[in-house]
Amino acid sequence: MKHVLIVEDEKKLADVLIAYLNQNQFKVTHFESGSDVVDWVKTNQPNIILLDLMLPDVNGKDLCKEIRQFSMVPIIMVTAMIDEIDRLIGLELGADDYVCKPFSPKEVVARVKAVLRRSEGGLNHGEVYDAFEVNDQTYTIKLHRDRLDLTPVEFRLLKMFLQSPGRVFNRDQILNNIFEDGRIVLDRTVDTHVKNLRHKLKTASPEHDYIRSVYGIGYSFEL
Amino acid sequence: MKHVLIVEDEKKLADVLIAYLNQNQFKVTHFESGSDVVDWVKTNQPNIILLDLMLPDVNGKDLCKEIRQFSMVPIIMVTAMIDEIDRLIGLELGADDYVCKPFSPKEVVARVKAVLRRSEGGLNHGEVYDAFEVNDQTYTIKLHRDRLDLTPVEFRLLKMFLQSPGRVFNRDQILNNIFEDGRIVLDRTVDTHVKNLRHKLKTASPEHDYIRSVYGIGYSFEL
DNA sequence: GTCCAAATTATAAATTCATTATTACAGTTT
DNA sequence: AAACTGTAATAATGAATTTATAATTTGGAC
Repeated sequence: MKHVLIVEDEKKLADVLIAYLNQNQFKVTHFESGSDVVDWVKTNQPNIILLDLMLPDVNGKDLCKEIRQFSMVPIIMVTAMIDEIDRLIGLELGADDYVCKPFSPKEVVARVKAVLRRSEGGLNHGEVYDAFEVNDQTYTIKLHRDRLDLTPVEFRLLKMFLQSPGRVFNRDQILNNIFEDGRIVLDRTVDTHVKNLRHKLKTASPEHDYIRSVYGIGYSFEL
Repeated sequence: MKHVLIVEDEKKLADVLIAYLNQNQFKVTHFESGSDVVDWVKTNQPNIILLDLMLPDVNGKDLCKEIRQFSMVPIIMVTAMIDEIDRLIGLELGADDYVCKPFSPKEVVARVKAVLRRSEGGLNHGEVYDAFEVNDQTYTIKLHRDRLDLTPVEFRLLKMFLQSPGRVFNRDQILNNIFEDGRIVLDRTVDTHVKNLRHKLKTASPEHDYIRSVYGIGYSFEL
């Protein structure tokens, strides 16, 4: 569960935010002033900080800078009606985003999620289907974390299967899916590629029989 | 020199931005529609993208998502007077910031700089990737503290690989990355440079096989 | 149900085709 | 001159397809 630290002196505002964040499965800690924040962050390491620029005791910008001295934790600035320059300075300080008051709590929650997603670098280079993981960037497919060593044709074949598990493809459909250009090859070619793919799948996962032959029609992939 | 891609159909607006960015030492490429953007980004890898949400042909949001499938390149959404929901969706899509029209070019330049600083400030302090250390000042790369004696082409090639370990580049992409100018050379040239680089890497670290040939596609670098 | 023939699929080996590695050399640049 | 880059030619490797043969499935006849 992600942990959000809110540093905000307006109690009402903070309470609304806390309610919304809690409803979105965030754990929230709230400070009404900035004095103890640095120490707390050092020991508790929240996943993200919502930081009000206008605090009673310390200056929000300085606090942001100070936190940046020792942590890359994402920080979203919360601030009342600032002019353009201030916005930019906020970002120059090393903040990751900002929201202006008045804001809707929904907006803030969305920003928090967006910044978290960004900072986690959770980049989806492909898709996950059950135990399979297709990565177009690296041209690899993993089965249970092990990389299958596939040829280009096998890669495209398996990817096609994974995208439509359970569907029965006839050989023409398979060939059309695998070759962008409309080259013509024999049906037996499909059999051979299926055989080779089966072999590689079996060595990676001996107990499982993924590719089903459908007599008179073609093949289907059963996850 | 940082390379900015602008995807914007209002030509006047784009021209102003281009002028400002050029004045700030940015290299700029401009697309007036979204249709060819994805392919271009794949081969040219800009440092940041300014993306208009309202394009004549494709939907800006979809384009953003599509780019996020294969690249972490920072994206700033540019958009006319959107309501709150649209903003949020923009960020949920994986965009890094947004600006609303009408905007001042100065603001945009500042945002670009801020986002670039942010996205670079992340993990790789300076330019250390695993056992490799890239120094742009001296045009050298160290492996395990030993300086590799690389030619300019080899330097850019290795740097490109290091910036996207695991990613499979085809030969066009490699050539576009290595030569800023659009000169055209043969695919076989890539093979030769890869061979030479492999040799130098091997003499520096005999046990390790860094560059993987991906049959039918190209090469990738495995740290 | 069992048996058989026809149709279909599986497999392995052989062949063709495509891609990559390597070498040598020529044109440039420094 | 020495180093770098690009090209061309050739060798080596790897993949795709075809071919040939064996194994399996199916449906009908008994």
